[in-house]
Amino acid sequence: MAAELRYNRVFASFDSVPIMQEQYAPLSVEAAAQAHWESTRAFEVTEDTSRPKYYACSMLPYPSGKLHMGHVRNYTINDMLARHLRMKGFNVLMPMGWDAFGLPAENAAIAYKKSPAEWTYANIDDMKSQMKPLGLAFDWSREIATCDPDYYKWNQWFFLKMLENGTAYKKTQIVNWDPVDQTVLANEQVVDGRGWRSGAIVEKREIPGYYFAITKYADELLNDIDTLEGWPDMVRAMQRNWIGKSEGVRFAFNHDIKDANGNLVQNGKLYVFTTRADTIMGVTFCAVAAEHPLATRAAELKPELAAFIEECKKGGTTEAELATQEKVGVSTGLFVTHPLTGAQVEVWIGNYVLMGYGDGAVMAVPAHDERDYEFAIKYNIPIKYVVASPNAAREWVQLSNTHGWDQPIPQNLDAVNKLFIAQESTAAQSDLAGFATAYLRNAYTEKDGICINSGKYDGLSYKAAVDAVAADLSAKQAGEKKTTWRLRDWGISRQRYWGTPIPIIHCDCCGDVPVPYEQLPVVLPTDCIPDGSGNPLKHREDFLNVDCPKCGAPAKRETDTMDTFVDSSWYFMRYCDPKLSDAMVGDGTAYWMGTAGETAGGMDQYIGGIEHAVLHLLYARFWTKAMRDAGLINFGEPFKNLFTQGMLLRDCYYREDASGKKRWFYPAEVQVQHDDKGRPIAAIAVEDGQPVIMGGIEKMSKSKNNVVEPKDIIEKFGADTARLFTMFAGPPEQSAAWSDSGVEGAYRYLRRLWGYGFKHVAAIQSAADTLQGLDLSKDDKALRFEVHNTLKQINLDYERLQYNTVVSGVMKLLNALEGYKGNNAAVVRECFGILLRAIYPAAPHIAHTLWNELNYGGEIATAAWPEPAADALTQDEIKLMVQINGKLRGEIHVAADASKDVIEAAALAEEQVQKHLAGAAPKKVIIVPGRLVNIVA
RNA sequence: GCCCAGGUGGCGAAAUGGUAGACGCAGGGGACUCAAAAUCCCCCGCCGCAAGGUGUGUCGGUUCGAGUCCGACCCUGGGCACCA
Repeated sequence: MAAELRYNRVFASFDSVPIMQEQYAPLSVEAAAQAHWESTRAFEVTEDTSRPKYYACSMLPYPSGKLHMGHVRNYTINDMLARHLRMKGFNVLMPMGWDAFGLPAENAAIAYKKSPAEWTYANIDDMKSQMKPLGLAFDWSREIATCDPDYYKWNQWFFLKMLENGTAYKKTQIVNWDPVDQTVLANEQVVDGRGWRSGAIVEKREIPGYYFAITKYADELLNDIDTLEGWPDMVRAMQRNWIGKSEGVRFAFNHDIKDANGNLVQNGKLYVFTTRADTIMGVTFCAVAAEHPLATRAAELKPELAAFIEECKKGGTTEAELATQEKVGVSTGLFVTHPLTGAQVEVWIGNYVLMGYGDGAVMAVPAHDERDYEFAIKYNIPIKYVVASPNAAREWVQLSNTHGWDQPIPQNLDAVNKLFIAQESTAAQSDLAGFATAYLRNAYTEKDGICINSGKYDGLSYKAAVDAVAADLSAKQAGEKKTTWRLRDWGISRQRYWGTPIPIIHCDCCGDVPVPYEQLPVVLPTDCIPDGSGNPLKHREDFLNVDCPKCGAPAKRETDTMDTFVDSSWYFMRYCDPKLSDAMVGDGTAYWMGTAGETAGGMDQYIGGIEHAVLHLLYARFWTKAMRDAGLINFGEPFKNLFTQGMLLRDCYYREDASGKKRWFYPAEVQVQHDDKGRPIAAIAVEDGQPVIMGGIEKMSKSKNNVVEPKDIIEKFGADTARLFTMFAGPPEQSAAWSDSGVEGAYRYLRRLWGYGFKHVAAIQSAADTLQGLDLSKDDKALRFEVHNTLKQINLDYERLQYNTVVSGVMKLLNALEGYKGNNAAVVRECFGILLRAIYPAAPHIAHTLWNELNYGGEIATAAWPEPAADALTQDEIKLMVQINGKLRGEIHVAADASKDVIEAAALAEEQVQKHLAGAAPKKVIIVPGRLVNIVA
């Protein structure tokens, strides 16, 4: 609030301050520029088919009320992109909105006794007022808040559409239930098995809920990842892993194991899933999860197993401890029948088999699976090699020919031993031992081998063997090919108040009845104040009670609300049609995201954090495909290009007391001591001079007292400095460290820029706008070459979103201008004009103001983007580096159009070259045009 | 364990197979000032008095030439994970 007040004061008085004064006054400069943009509605855009469109959007923030320095960095990336492309002639949409539903508002309600609606809207106002002084070129006329009924109406509408076509459905789900607070908990609200608020032990409850059948789209979601060439490889890989397609064979081992009642356990079939059906002849045991019915039965028969089973269940299901956890197991003493060989196969209980995946049982082939191998070695279970690597096969043929072994490759070390004893020559024995060491002492898990020791499958490759085995199992009705997915359907019911109401009415006669479309939206009452005792909608009679749309009898509304990931799955389309009242999306979405013209459809550039690499981005992709299939849009992927920006970090310092509790110091409370090389070696607290621990560079967080408030930076240095620093701090896709002196450096640069403009105001204002007919001096040409050459690099860096080097580039431009020895005002005018436009996307306020004050004419916001001029880049004389054998030895200056012979002669005549060659004749001379000469001696 | 990034001065970093360290920060020296701040100028990878040598995680390779390409390895960060 204080920032806003101060801001308004400056804003109100800006026109009484002379703008072009000697001192750079960022606050008045920025307030005036922002007022100008606001009054001219400079950033509001419409669908304009006369220009190419570009849709650039940042992931919408949660309105916590606190604007972060990280936000500043993220949105500045977006802003630089948008402002640059506007000047390049694009019609650019850059919107902003609020991810306004969700749990934090309910927690705040409990803490402050305020309704989530009041809290949320106040936060939105607050955050927006903190964002405005940054001068981001958002089209605020398209702002949306997901808690607005005009928005979530369409969540409900599309939910009903999906219900109609079967993409949404209802089933029971298992949830975390807090018996004290009588409420459902999200996973992150469960701490060590207890409710975060009540501390009560959390129970698992089965309750009904709605699901989206994202798995119907699993194949398409997976395959289309290949088309997302504008996405980081890492994100694409994470999505592939998450979807987790696994093609294999599911089949059964028959058995006659009966339960306590004398019924066959699972009808006498132990089902397993395998991606390596080609190794089925190498099965030497089966392993089942501790929770598997066969394990349960075994424990009844052999009570001593129960302890082990309990031990397995206790072990964590995730986390690093499992990585080091040893594979352990016990034999059940039970046997099942191999479906192809008829052999009896022993069943073990293994801690590495998960009940939650597949059938909770695996066929174990130690020779070709790492985990099975480790397990078999530990428990002395037989190992049988049934796949030979190409190397093994080749080598075996070779050795067999040499030593006359008329045998297939041994299936294990026992077989090798037998053959070893039969050998007469020590050479043969040694070769045999070598072969065993190379190929039979590890699991061979590659799929590039051929089957051996496998009867009729011998000689088949992976794919052929899998097909053959699947066919045989199928013929015996024992199994078939199957594809399994890690991806599960998306459960969207939340037993929460602050979300989109699920538009369903429960009638005693008619069951679950969808709310008729014409009754949408089902409006969420905004005056509830959750108290932690469950969903307050359950007590809102005016919300609950409704007549059944089918039979008219009294009925009850569904009180569950939708997952907030629903809100964020399509908001970016709503920005395109923000005011549309009779449809979810329309012409705006078709224009900004559609497949008009040559493009494939989707937003042109999406910008956000890597933390959303999987869920949000996958849900949005799914939702887009569902909307396409409902005929609402004509594209199947929402985001053509994805940019994941890095976090902003800062040093942190702490001290630990005796109980291990950390006290975090603000960086301002700490003095860092450096060694004579400038390396930080220790830190002390200012208050007592005693040492504190340097906690390294961490994500800015309130708990670590290392947060920087944008408001403070803006008040002290202005938004342009904040923007410039966050861009300069490092590559935008990587995390960057906050540096107080770095910020001052950025501020220093802007002051110099301003000072240069002030010093040359008269000259530039009155200088000619063209260099035509002017006789340029050597200094003029040198400056122009430097400026246009740097501009070339800057333009490339803009294209690849490498904004940190864009800032380096504009710094170089000012260095060049300040070093200019000539006195040609027209050249200065040209070069400074390039600088202003090049820096405008990063520091728009100062660039806008100087552009106006120096009479460049028109709006810098819509000025043409500068391109390097060919005449400025042509030089009379060029410098070439001279190398001998790749080592730098000297340099020569030659005419720009010098022939190869001239260059070679000049290079060989160079003093240092003469010295190093010492009269020897060069073997070869390589000339890289415009770069260097390399003499091979 | 698997996947993906990354490893370059005191620090943040730059380098489109072609002058490694641009640009900035910190540091040192100087100018201006009564002084300070601000500003400006100069120096600044390492070893060496110098000539010169050496240097982009390690080892090899390709190339006239490698921070950049290839192979193996080490380390750091992130993600996924007993996924059969």
